[in-house]
Amino acid sequence: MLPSAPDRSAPAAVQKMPLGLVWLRRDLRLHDNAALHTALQHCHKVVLVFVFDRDILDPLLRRGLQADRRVEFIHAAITEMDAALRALGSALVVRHARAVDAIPDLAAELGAQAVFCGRDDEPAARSRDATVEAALQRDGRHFRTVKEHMIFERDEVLTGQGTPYAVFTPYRTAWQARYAAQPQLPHATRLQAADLAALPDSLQQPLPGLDELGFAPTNLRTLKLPLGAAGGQELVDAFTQRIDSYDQTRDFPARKGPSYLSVHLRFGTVSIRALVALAWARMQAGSSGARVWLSELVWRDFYFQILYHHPHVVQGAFKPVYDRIQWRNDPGQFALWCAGQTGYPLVDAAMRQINQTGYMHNRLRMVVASFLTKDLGIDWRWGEQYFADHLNDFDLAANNGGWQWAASSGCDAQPYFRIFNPVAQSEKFDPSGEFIRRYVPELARLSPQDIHAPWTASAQALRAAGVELGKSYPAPMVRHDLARAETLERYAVVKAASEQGSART
DNA sequence: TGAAATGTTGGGGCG
DNA sequence: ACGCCCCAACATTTC
Repeated sequence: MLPSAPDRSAPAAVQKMPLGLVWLRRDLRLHDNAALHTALQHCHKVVLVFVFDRDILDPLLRRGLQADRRVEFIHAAITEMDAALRALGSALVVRHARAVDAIPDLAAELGAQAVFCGRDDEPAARSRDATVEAALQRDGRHFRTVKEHMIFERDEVLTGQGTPYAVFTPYRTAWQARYAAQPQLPHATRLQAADLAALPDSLQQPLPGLDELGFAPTNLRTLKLPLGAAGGQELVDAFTQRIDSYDQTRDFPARKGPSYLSVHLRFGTVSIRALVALAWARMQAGSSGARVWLSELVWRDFYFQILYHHPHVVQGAFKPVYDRIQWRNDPGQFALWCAGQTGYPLVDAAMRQINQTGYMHNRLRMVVASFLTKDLGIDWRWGEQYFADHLNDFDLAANNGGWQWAASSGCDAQPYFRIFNPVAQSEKFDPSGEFIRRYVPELARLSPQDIHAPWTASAQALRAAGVELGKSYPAPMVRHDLARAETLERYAVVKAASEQGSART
């Protein structure tokens, strides 16, 4: 029997297994890697494997999405890890196959007694892992998942009644209390050559290229996004210089306020434990920027545990009454939103940012989500899917939570009558129009007064700026005041149902 | 992590 | 001087 938390340097009372397989998924780094750390506690030697899972990638290819920045990001990260392992005399084993087949097969081929990996609570991942576990157990091998990419998961933060939180603020209070008592510190494990099993020649293959995986190159490299764990550390170092002013700068998309670490958190090229430790220490020192940024990291855990406890949010509204809403769902309007051709400059700038870079500023995610659901009356799931396909940092739990928040259908969502005014948001958060000019160059010569709502500019100002509404830039596709009124009517079914509900009780 | 509608107040123009 | 009106400016309510 395995002790629950043996120290690697503790007296060797533990019977270690000869060989463990470490299956990397969304923890693409060698330092502070919980699965690797745990494997080394229980095994004399380890082998590390990454699978380009056909169950994930083939559907992308079938849908024509062969240029995917995330596949390229992953490829860069594992290339970096492979180089580090080769420097230690080994290599990363990489498979392009169905993970449910590849992992049990590889464990058998190597004769590994156990497979270790970071826990993933997305429904599809749980189902995949259950299949892998069953196959391994048939062969008499162990399968062990460990908490990896969260600080507190599942039932680790509960209310006094023992139920999961559904409101963020009390959740955060409880989360912080638990962290103060039990800080989840980085693992100090350093992988050494002696930890790595010798690989048979058949497994020392060079990494497959992107093209061999069926994917086309993207513009990822030209974006100068720092890649891999080294790139993640570079961003952490840079953000450490800005974190104290995060609360002052984060809402302005033209400014370098955010950490830009979301994609690195998605793929584990940075450690959440290290980031929280950084934020916590700075918060203790009185940094309001660090306090607000820590909140964002807590949101991440919050939505992970919402998905774990309420997996139905993947299909429908967290609050089922919101599934009664009759959406307009006009495909032509959806296409204009996707293309950044709505005629609302800030919305269009934001959509062009995601299309060109795979990133969108968080404030703008709220703006475009509000516009899609509450100005166009389009089902939030259409927007959720578009983000899933295009965001480098796409994460099911956070993306679903964010969209349901915007659509007002989620736990702790904004009330349904809270409707962003896309012009007011623009004037407030991009006052000079600097961000708009960056992504909507056809409006670049408009003044800060005119750029947020070009249709209100004088004919002379438009002519002077070289803007011809309806030609060089679209007229607004809907009138916000009318759309707002329609949305209040559309959401009235929710109000009626909840009033009926409260009347009954 | 709103915005619009409605209500209130107070200063200034003006007869 | 005074009352009246207008309307910012701010506060409150409503969606």
